[in-house]
Amino acid sequence: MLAAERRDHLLGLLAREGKIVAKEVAAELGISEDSVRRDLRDLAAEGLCQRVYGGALPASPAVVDYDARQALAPDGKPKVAAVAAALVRPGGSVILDGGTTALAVARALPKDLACTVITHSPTIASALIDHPRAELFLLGGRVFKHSAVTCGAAAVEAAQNVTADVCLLGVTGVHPEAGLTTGDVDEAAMKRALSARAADTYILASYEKIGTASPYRVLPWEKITGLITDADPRDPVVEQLETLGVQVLVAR
Amino acid sequence: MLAAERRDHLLGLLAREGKIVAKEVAAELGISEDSVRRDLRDLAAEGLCQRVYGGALPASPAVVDYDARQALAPDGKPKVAAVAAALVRPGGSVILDGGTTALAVARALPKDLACTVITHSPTIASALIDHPRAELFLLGGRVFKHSAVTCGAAAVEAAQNVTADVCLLGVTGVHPEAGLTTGDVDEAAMKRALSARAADTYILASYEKIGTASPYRVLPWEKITGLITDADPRDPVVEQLETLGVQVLVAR
DNA sequence: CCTGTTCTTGCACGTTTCTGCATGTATCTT
DNA sequence: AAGATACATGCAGAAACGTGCAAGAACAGG
Repeated sequence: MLAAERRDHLLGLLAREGKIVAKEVAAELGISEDSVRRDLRDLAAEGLCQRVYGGALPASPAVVDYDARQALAPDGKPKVAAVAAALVRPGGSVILDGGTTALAVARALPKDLACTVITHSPTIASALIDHPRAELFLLGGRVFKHSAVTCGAAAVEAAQNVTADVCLLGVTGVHPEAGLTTGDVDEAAMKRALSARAADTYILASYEKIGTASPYRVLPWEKITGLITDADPRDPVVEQLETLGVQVLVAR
Repeated sequence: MLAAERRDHLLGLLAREGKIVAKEVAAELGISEDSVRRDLRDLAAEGLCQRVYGGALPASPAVVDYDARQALAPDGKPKVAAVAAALVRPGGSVILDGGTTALAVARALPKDLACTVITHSPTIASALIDHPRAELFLLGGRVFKHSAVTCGAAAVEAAQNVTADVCLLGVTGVHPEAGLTTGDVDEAAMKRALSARAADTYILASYEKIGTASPYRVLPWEKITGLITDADPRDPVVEQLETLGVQVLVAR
């Protein structure tokens, strides 16, 4: 393995999983921990990661990615995204919603994963252009500027022609009584249409969404397979959801 | 083994496997490591690969494509784009093709212009998200990665449902005899479908496209309204096009 | 066909870089 | 506070590197 290749591997790992544990990587690649530590030190010197005891974390969003700064949960989203990305099997298909969390999922997909990604977000489509083995299908329609996705009748109609193994939906509110909610009525309808085209539907909800509600209902609890979140599993809202029969995947 | 042949082999290897280990290639081809290293050094000097200790890695595609394309038309595209953008009237509608020139047109549209933009490029859709008064319609379909646009049957079908005042098409070749050409057969069909949905069709062609031809015919001259280029108006190819009845808009 | 030139290639040599280990220090956990 | 773990540093062997050089091939001109 080339030294530079190893370095790329580390950066990829950092982007996909949001963290690096020196010991694990050393064992995985069959090299000494010293080399890993040296690489991390160099990467940190270039501002490409943040060195911490035991490994490394992504460099502060302000430095590395301006867009990521707008994220409400600076390190929750990559974790949620990593868990969600793991639900996409090689050769499988996924319907990917729009939004920053879904974008994180797109970035967390391994570069060489062979899969089919169906999305109504031009942003996500752009982000996946450089995944050579990913088949990409974009659902057309009127672009709803607030969240940069296609919505409306044409988009819903386009969604009727696709099918996938799993649907990953972002929402703005996750509340035991209000259910899964979002801020726009057309967007809610679009999410319902997407969910209906997949065998399983998982909700992506970083911790700050838990316990909040937005105006428009997306789906009732029965229609979803699970919830992926980085909230504390002992959070009262999360426990309440589990009593409702919602499968909760906790990202750590 | 010829030197040029060896060079091609290296580039192929780089594309297929994502890396080159000098020692391995030398053993495989039965030549000295020195020769491999020399080749890699030359390739790196041309920006075709990134030299690293032990071998080489692909030059980042973003760097290669972006630089290569920018190198082709250092400042012609913005000029062409400005002329093209002026064809979009307030309240009017435009079908915008994909590609770097069309992207330049999107960027050249005034921020507060009220118009309808129909496109099959997620990149262009993303670029227009921040135009508050522009209605944006995205044509869905299978994403053709090479040029980052939707193509194929679904995309052509989606195009049947829209109409616009003007269609702005990019091509890779503009030749008096070969006509307007591009490098992919599906892309050519998509461009035809787009052109058919607009009252007027203009071709965007920075000067380096003039006089060249690609494998697939897009449209015959009769179907287009005009050609927008930054080539010299006294260029023999341009003059020949004018005798064919093509309206040439020269960007200065 | 011969000859001089240019280019390529492999080898030798000294230099640089990488890597794992050993050592002593810092930091975390219990 | 003590043990465990992670860390930085120095060191030595190994590997990769660049450069100069000479042998050989390809080529142009006479």
